[in-house]
Amino acid sequence: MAYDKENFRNVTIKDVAKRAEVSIATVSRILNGKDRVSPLLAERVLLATKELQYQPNDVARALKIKESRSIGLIIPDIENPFFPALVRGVQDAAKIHNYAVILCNTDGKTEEEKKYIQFLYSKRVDGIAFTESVDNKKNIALLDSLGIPVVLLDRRVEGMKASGVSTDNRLGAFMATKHLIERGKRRIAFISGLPKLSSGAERASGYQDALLSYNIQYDKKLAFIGAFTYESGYAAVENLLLSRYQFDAIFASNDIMAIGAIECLNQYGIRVPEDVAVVGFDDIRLATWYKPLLTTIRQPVYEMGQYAIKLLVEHITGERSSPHEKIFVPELMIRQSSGGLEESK
Amino acid sequence: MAYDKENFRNVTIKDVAKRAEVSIATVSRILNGKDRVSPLLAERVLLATKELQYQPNDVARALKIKESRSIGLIIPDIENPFFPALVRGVQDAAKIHNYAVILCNTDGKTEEEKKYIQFLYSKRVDGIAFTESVDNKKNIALLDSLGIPVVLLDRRVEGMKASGVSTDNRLGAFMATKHLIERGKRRIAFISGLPKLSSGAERASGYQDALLSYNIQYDKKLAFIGAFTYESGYAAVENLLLSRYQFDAIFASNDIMAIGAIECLNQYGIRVPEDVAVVGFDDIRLATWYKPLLTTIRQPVYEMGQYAIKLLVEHITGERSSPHEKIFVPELMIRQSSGGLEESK
DNA sequence: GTTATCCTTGTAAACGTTTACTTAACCTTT
DNA sequence: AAAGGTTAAGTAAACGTTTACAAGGATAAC
Repeated sequence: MAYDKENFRNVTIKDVAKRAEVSIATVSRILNGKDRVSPLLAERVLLATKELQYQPNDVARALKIKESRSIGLIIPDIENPFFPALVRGVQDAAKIHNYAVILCNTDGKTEEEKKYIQFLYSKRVDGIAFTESVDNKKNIALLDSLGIPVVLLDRRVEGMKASGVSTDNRLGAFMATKHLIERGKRRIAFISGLPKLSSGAERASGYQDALLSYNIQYDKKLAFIGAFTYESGYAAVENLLLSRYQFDAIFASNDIMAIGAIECLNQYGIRVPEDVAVVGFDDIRLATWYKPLLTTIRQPVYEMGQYAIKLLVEHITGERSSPHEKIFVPELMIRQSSGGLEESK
Repeated sequence: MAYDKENFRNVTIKDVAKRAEVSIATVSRILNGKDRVSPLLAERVLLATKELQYQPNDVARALKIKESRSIGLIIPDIENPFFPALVRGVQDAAKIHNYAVILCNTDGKTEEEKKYIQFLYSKRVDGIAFTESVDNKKNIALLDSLGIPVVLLDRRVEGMKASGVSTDNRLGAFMATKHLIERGKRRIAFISGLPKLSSGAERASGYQDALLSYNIQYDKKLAFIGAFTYESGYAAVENLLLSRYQFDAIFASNDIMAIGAIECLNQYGIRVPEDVAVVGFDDIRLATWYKPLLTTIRQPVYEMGQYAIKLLVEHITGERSSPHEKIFVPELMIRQSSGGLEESK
């Protein structure tokens, strides 16, 4: 057998104690550096750990001190270009605090979320960072009932006891729409995200606010419900085109839908930005590689991930007791798809 | 305090035992379903677990049975577009077998790799899936010495005792180069990946093999050393252009470098594919969103991730004892950047 | 009706730590 | 020099499971 467990007898704190001729309590104390301990013994113990190549067993430790030093990260799908930066932010921050992060992809399915929550609870993670899907209440309640610290990513839930980090979606959508209006557009189509998600709903209202403040009538026929996917962006535009309803711009609730939209426009021989200006949301990396370069609203995704863990750790340690809502401010990235920086008409 | 541990007294197997009026051994047996047990007690116990909302403590279990049901996944960077699909494949496969996956980003730094290996060992993961960076020998040896089952992703290391999964890089590079040759190209520049990586080296030799088999002289001046990054692709082409050396095609060792290369060509007013044909490697999602659509060599990245875990689990369970090398076969995806499907000159 | 066999359940030890409590040695202080 | 105080080290219990072993009851065999 290639990996014969017998060959690799785990060296435990007992072995170290024996070799250094002290008690296991002393070894533990020296290794954790909490209590005072004589330098002489410390040296002997440290030597023994080197000689035996002792590596503490974190699972025993976790059992005893009821702290696994691991956190769960629940997201819909790492293959969605929005998430890698978020995950990286989470992981980098976790590393600093010495937490392991357990990654879970749910595809936005409530049932999967529930399974993973229970799974993570079995593993006794110290906290969970959660980018939730649609049907919020139930799983949030579950989390509450388990008493695990939670921070919500990119979502907001009414009356939730947990902390959250997000971007000001409403403001972002407002900025995007305003940008289009200022470039002379008046018939601005809107592709929403999942309206059940706070991010989706907020972006929709930002869009409407902007129209309102420029005295442009909100037109239902220009509003489409998307699902944050390429396909839904494409489909929305196709429907719009088929309806033969006039429009001169599109604001899509995320970049992938914006790209789907542009692809569809191109397919029908409509030029971006000459015929129709397009703005997205998120500023994923692809936005600067896609042609035309995508004008979009930047969310500081990496920082959001980092901040989420900062918050989570504060809750875990008890340093912070009451929930906190961190809202990042979005930034308009003007690029080609909205006509770039040149003057309008 | 928001998360008062006292309020959420963990219910243990003892509580269940008491409630069901049986011994803890019986509870354990019923829950694990190994030994025979009377239906009557089973029912009582199951009822008690429901009533108390008992969730087994996996860390205690892990300590006892020396099996944490978690695996480590070490990659350079989840933000590199190559990895999300791989990670997803790994995670989906792990889910099936009920393993938690702990994600680690090393940025390809040997030192970070080492730290994470030790970290994961402390957590007593049951196995590690490892996409290694440059300086292989040392960390591989470390893994060997720890006796943890390992499977190597997308890399091959001589004389390694671990299993590995990869794509036939040499064949892929051969196919890419051949494709360009068959489209009439003769002066094909090559941007390598990190030559210290097996994938880098193998692609280089595939390129050379193809030239050879078409009797085209290998020309050092057309070969550039890249680092699998956008910037290195861009820089390579810029150098090539500055050298004023003639070329009519580029084969880049991955898609991001190919895109960097095309961006640079565009910057200098050179059209792709009209003036220069470009082929990449990997077939990341971006390859079909980028303009021009990127001709590339597809690696079945998701499947590779899945297969790696399949292998890893087999090693963990002892089902498979000797290392196995799984090599996927690449596929040529003909798109616009090489001139598409139209006949060549 | 006694003995043997089987099967279900219980008792208790173990996994590798941390830590409350005890002990003993060494300082102070008077 | 005795009493008290401080400190470093050791002993043993505990964290929540699994499981070897023991025990007892029922069934089968004679």
